[in-house]
Amino acid sequence: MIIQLDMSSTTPIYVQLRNQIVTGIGRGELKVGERLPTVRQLAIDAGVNTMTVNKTYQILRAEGFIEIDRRNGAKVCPIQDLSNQYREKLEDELELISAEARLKGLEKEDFLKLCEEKYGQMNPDTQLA
Amino acid sequence: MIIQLDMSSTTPIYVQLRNQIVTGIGRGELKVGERLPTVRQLAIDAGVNTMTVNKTYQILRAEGFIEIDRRNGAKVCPIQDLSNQYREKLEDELELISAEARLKGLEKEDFLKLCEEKYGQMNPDTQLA
Amino acid sequence: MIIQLDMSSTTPIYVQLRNQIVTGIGRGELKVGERLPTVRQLAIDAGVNTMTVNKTYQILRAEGFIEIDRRNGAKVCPIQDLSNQYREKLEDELELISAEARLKGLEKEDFLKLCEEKYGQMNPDTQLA
Amino acid sequence: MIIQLDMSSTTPIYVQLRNQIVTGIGRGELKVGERLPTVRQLAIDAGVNTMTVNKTYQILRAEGFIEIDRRNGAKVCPIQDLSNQYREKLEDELELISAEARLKGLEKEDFLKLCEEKYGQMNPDTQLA
DNA sequence: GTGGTCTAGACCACG
DNA sequence: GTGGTCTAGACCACC
Repeated sequence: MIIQLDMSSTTPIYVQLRNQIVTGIGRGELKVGERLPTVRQLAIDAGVNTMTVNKTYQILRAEGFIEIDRRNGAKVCPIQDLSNQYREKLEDELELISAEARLKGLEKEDFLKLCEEKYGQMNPDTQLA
Repeated sequence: MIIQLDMSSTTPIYVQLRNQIVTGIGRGELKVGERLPTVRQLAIDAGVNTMTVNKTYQILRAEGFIEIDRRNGAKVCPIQDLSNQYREKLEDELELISAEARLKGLEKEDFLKLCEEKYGQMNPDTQLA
Repeated sequence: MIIQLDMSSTTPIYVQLRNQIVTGIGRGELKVGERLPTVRQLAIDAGVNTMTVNKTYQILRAEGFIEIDRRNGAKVCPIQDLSNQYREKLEDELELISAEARLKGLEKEDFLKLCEEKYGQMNPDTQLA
Repeated sequence: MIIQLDMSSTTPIYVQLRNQIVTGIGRGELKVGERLPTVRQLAIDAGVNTMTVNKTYQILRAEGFIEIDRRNGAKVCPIQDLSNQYREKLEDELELISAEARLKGLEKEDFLKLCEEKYGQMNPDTQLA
């Protein structure tokens, strides 16, 4: 998995890291049960502070995407059950994105085609919990 | 249009404001050509500083969602042409959202149904440029 | 002479008006000695307040581009002698424009070609004082 | 780099700041990759509010003249590619300036000499992107 | 009356 | 320590 950070972005580095790891898992570049690099290693590879990576891992853990074991480091979790909290967040995001797409002139069928295309890039074989 | 702000969120108020106005326009609660509240009025209604509202309006203007006329205040713009820059942003967002949905156990069919439902809530009669 | 105003521009209307009239005189669309429309007429044509047009005319008069006679209205002045004040303003503007052009990757010869082209569009027969 | 502000000018301070920094970069007083003063420091030096400087930096960033890195503050960007938007802005400015120059009695030859002189003061060794 | 600008000072997020 | 955000209140430019 290659990490690409934009240091001059307004998006905080730990969020960029978190997003790329989530996308990587979704795509299947990181498989369920696979170990993530250690905080220190990823910090070196990505050229950032260990505190930043640590913050990213803590967030991923809180979100249920990874498990952290003091002895074995971090590893990818299986697919979780849909939580109400997540569902609400997703709906809010989709509503905003839909509004923007509509106002930017993207027709419904083109929008849905894009949604399907993007979801289709995800790994269908990701292991269940 | 009712504005609902979360003062304890890490999302800046001016972004929350921006998002709610975009959603409002998308839904058709604010029609094309309709005037937005004055900076001062919205500041009072939302309980925030005028500069915060001003920043929101400037962003909406830069994004092409509203026009600001020195004489009459701000009003909603017609639908714009799809820009490459926006398209890229949309694709990035959908990729991340898809990954999250996949990992949270949302099946493709359900995801697409939700996308369609959300886009369907947008106003289909929004005037074109 | 056709006046094109952008009401949603950040440039004040009276400045837009002033700039377009100066450009019009430069190009020869308005000849030396020719009468400008009355304040009232231009206000109607351009769809703006008479105060705005009045302000524009006062500025043009102060800059020496037009003369205002209470009985005959405003008319275009002949070419003026170079003032130090104007010279300084021009140099400042050109310095800034040159810096921007340089940093935007415009080569010296292309920049000068553009300068020549633009000056070349001006009317060479404009009457002297 | 010395900043010279005219507090009684109608040109907003943040624009004056922006213009002087652009000119400074063009002249080579600020080199590509060099760090700009921190927002706070420049605010103190120039005797203005930090928000004013912040606004200036945000504009310079949006225009592509500088990059802002959360870790290291702001630094000068390499030369960018010519955009159509900038090209149009430049042409408009040059047309107006040419008209003024013509009407103020500046002959073509003298005008072009001045353009060349000003562009010539820019740093020819500015690094490319 | 409208938006645009600015200040002084505060607090927070980030790394 | 850096930039980002926000406030409360003021003044100005514009129309």
